[in-house]
Amino acid sequence: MSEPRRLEVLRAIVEDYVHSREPVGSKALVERHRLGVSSATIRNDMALLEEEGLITAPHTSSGRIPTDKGYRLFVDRIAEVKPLSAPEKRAIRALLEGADDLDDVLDRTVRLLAQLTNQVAVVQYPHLGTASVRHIELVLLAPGRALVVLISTNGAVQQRVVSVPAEAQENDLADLRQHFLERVSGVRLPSVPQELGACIADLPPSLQSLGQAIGHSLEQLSAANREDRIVLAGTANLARSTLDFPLTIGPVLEALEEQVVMLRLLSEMGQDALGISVRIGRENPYGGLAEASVIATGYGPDSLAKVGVLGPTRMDYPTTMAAVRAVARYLSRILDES
Amino acid sequence: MSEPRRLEVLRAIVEDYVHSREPVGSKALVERHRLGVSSATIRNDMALLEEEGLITAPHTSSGRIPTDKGYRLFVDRIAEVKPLSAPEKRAIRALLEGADDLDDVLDRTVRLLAQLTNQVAVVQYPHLGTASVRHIELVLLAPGRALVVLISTNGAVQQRVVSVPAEAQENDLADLRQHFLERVSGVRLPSVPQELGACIADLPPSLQSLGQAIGHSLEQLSAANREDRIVLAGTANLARSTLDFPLTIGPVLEALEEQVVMLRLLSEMGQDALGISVRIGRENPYGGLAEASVIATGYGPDSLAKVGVLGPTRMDYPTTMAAVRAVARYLSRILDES
DNA sequence: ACTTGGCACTTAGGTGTGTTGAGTGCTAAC
DNA sequence: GTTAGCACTCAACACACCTAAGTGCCAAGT
Repeated sequence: MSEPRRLEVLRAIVEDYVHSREPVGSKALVERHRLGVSSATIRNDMALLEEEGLITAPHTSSGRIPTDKGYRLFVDRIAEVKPLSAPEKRAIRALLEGADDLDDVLDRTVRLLAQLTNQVAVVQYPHLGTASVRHIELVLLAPGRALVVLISTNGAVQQRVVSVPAEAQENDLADLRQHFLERVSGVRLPSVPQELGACIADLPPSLQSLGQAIGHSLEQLSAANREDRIVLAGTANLARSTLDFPLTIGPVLEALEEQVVMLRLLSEMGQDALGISVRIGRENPYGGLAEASVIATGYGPDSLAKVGVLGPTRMDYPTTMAAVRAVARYLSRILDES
Repeated sequence: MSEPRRLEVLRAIVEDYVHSREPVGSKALVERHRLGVSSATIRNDMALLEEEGLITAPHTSSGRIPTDKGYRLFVDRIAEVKPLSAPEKRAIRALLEGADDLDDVLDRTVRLLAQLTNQVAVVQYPHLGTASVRHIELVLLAPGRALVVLISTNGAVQQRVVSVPAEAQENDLADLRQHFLERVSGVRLPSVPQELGACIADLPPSLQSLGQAIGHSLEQLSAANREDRIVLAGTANLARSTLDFPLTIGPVLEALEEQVVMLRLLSEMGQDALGISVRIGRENPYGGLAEASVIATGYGPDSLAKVGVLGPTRMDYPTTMAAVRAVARYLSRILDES
């Protein structure tokens, strides 16, 4: 029972099943793949593979389909990531380079990835944790209402409208801005709250209550994890993928919509050697995704934020992984440039 | 063949069918509703209703189901919008009042509406067309790279990073800001480009090229229709609704994802007397929504932006319409306050 | 001029019975 | 360790049959 051939058989089963969506039998296998042996031999190998829990038969005497464990072995030891075709690469570049905004870049990225893989694509907003304060702007919108804007080094702009004492004037805000700016300019976002604490105490009494209000919202803005947001595309692909399994589409949609679930999922996904991380079927912590696989990888500085796709366990791992990796690379590059 | 009773029969059919999801027959009708007549009489009425195209039989000798036209008559002439229960109203208020950001308000709104109706909820960003310029901010991020921020009276903040001549200094930007601000402060957003045109010509030669770059991006920002975006929630409800019709979920998801389609749909929906507008089944211009209904209404100043829900034609129109109306009202109120 | 009971007719859907075909497991020979 | 052969299993399909729900229509009743 030669070990390499057994792996070869597993590969063949995975590939055929992904392609045909139907359990694959020994005879069909020897016909489609040039394994140099007869169907009986394959049957023996398949029995072994089944014993190891790598494949399973939906019912006695039908073809076999890979188990989660089988897919796992496939992606870990057998599959090779297929590079994308040149036209595909060109398309990615062209599309992403046309974007202007950070929002726009991310939006284009997910759409692209969804179309490329025919699956649901997900991208997480880049982390701000490593960014620092570039600028603060305070604007009096109306008596008692001010706009606080925080601009960070990575180009992200966050704003919030805040209630202030009615007697606050434009020049009070200007003073305050100057005061705060001297203290926190260049400070890493996570450290902003501590810096501000001392800073507010230094204020003259007349500015105390105004400073409290503004300072509080600045703290919120610097903590407001914009990275706690994800963008989706290609949910319609789910309908096609799960035509035969209409039962499971509901929970999957729920998971996708509950950003918390997706965020936890993405953040829990470590990175393997290649930088691409795969969760297959029940490896997913969330029950609704028991029949789904997630392929994700980091991007941007430190590869902290994630980009990836979600699809049925029965998916074309090699090309999907290639697409995710390629898109993540281009995305990182675009973000570096700006 | 008394006319009022026929309408009563139609109402009963619609209500039963929405409730049971199964074709409803004459006998079941007289049992569940206290119409004072026998099933044979109902059968005669049903034959009439069918002749008028208001109901139809899936196959010979089965119960009847309403047609699009039947639903249309139902919502136009029969149904009465049910007011929400007091606890529901309280929940809406509580949830919406906790929001801080415009984004946050809209996000909470769709989620709320989706949960309330058990359908897919949609909200369009409020129009900026009627807003005017409150403030302009220019920040030099790095040599050759500046951030342009445009703040409008309704509290919306838009920003963009733009390339500028490398020799531009902070104080150049400050001058420019002052110059532009004097000219366009208080100007309606759609008029900004014209004002800027003249304004740039006035600049001293040294600021010309910088002014061009900044002015151009300001024009873009003022034209960037943020209202061309929609927010979704509750797509998972689609899966439940269409359990029996798994065929049609794909096109619906596609439509939802193609913001262009949804935007056209929403903008084409006029307002009837009550301010709530309903599109039933094939009344929808987009083919993928042939078995879906959309209920929408305007909100905010001038009721230009839309909020609504999308579900199967077989939906509970009275309560859904009530929910949409209530949410739109609270939403308008919240936006007024800020 | 409606309404109603009665009756013949239609049909989706459930159930029972073969039949077929793909596929397996096992054994004995190579 | 491989292969041919063979008995066995079981989903899927087809066919026949029956039932329940529902209709359309007619003739009689109010």
